[in-house]
Amino acid sequence: MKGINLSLKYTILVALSEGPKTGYDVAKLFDKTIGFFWRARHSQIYRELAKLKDRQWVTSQEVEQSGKPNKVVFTITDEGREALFNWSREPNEPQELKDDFLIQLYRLESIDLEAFRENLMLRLESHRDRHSRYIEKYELLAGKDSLSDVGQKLALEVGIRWEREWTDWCSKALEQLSPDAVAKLSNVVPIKSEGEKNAER
Amino acid sequence: MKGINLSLKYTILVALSEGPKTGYDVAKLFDKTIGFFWRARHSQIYRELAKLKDRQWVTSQEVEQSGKPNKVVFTITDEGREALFNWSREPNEPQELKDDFLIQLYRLESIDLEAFRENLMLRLESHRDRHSRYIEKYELLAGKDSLSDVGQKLALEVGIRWEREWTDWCSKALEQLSPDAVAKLSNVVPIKSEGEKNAER
DNA sequence: GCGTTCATGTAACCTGTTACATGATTCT
DNA sequence: AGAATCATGTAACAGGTTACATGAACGC
Repeated sequence: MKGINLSLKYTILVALSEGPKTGYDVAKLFDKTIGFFWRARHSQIYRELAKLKDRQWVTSQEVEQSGKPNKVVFTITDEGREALFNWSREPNEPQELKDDFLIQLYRLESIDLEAFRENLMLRLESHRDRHSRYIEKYELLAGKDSLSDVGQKLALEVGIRWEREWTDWCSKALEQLSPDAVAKLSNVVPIKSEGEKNAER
Repeated sequence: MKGINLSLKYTILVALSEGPKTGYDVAKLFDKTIGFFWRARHSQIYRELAKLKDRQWVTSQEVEQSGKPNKVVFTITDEGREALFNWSREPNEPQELKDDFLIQLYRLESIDLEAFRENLMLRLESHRDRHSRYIEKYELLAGKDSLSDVGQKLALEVGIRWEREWTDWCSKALEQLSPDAVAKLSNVVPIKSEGEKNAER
């Protein structure tokens, strides 16, 4: 709790603020709506739920079931709600734009340009797919306008914009880094392995 | 090395592929160009450089200096270059859109809406600032067109698009979540702390 | 018979942050 | 006199991934 935000902790609390859930339910939620923005494995979720319980932000009750394994249902406490509320009052920092592409672009001379182009094509497809999945989700909320419906639509819009921009960008990058385009660039001495001294220009 | 990509390891190798550097130099690079996309503290960089040395992807030489502490210069090896090249051949997954806003939007009923609006205003300013910083950097590269110049411009463009979209989105969210707009939404019973039963509308 | 869904957990490991620790030189 | 820059590291902790481990019910 030293650092300000970043938190699976609060993400789980948000999920529980909707209603009591098992670790398994939370994991499923992460595979759906929330998971568009944040994924977590069940191993992490169970560990985190245990910590939330230590802090008394949630309570748990074991529920016996027939024909299925017993389950442990977690419920947010008043302290938990308060913690969640306080968290939302803190200023939040935008995320870093961490992407392997951006690092590779820093020195295209040192990487496999042909593979880079192939990866661009793969990513173009994947961003297109994600774009349509966001749009579909968005359309399911059409006409619904409770406060959290409006919120969820706004969240999905971030995803839609993000995927749209990546899609456009991938196309543009593919053009600019096509073999033809690259051949026309001004050449610079590539730093190769030792023993090669090539003075160019 | 089990998981496919994600890596400070390779980011440092990219930095060293440009030329030999000390840990301090790498840290400075992270505070400038590369740092637009990925930050790392010196503590992490030194630890990672030690690991790279263990793997023999880099070598180090201590350089004595007068008037300054001695420094340790790291140089990428042929194995290191090969590892970097192989990394660039692997398919890369897009990053998650992890942002506190997106989690809070999932259940606006459970958070402090007034604080949320204030945070939106802060973020609007910060995205505007970042946007202009990316543009400035971009303009510094005008006219330069070696392969990595083109690459760096493409990378900056991702940043420019990202910040532009966030800026637009924050303005839009501020409108949609203004007190007036929220008052017009269909009301849903907010889940409050126990003991409060408020039938509203 | 095989895969999926339900259901919960542990252990080892890697990544990333904060704080601690030191110390000389140069600029204001 | 005090701050910034150069320079390198360690330790503790938090966050996240992968793999291991178990086991019943249900549909194909």
